[in-house]
Amino acid sequence: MPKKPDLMPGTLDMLILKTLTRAPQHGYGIALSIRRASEEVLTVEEGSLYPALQRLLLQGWVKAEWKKTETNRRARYYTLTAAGRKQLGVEQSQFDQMIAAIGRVMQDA
Amino acid sequence: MPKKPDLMPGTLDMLILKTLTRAPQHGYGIALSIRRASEEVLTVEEGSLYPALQRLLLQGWVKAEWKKTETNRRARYYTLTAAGRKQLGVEQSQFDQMIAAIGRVMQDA
DNA sequence: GCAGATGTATAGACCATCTATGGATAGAAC
DNA sequence: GTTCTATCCATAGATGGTCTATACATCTGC
Repeated sequence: MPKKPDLMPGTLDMLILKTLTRAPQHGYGIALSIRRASEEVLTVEEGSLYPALQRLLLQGWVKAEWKKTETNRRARYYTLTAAGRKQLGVEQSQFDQMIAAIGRVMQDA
Repeated sequence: MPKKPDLMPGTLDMLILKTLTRAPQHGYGIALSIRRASEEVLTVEEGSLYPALQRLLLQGWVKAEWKKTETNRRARYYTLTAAGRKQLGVEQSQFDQMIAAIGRVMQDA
């Protein structure tokens, strides 16, 4: 029985930033988006998500704003900043490089 | 200046097991193999490598044996066990699944 | 004999993730 | 109108893998 893989360490920030390129979202919505986009493979727990959002706020890569949901509930909406967009590029290229390197190790007979 | 990516957390065990499929090796040699195979992108620090090898030993995925090097130095050679080979398959498929899932999140506009 | 590469190993710090909570509101069900 | 479920935010503590730093030993070349 294959253990549930939940998340790949070190990629959460990138996934959040990417998700926010589409539209500003609140935390819960971000978690849902990632889960759906990954076809239920990646599950972001709250205990991972909110600390991550705090980090991103501190770094200035996202900004937050309290608003009302369509269903009239209060929620904190996160928006990608210019710096965040730049950071996403950095993380994505590092990630790609890393994956390529791992692929090289894993492939050759 | 892109920060050095060193390693992707959670993949070290898989990389070690894969390296040992080619031939039994000692710790230092494993580190060199991974570095070379990845074209200097992945660097395995000793402080990561030896704890990882201890884990693999405990799990029974590798076994160790003291031998002499070609250059006549004492070294501890690690060999993949049958269980280790099986484990490698598991980790590799989980990894592939994870990467595919991340790719799905990262691609769509 | 000294430097540098080879080789093993551990202790402590660091940091991201997970588990486990706690609380609040809206809407639906009954 | 009370209960249940889904939505929504957030933190504390544990866990675990990786990194930094260090220690030690041998062999080769100069």
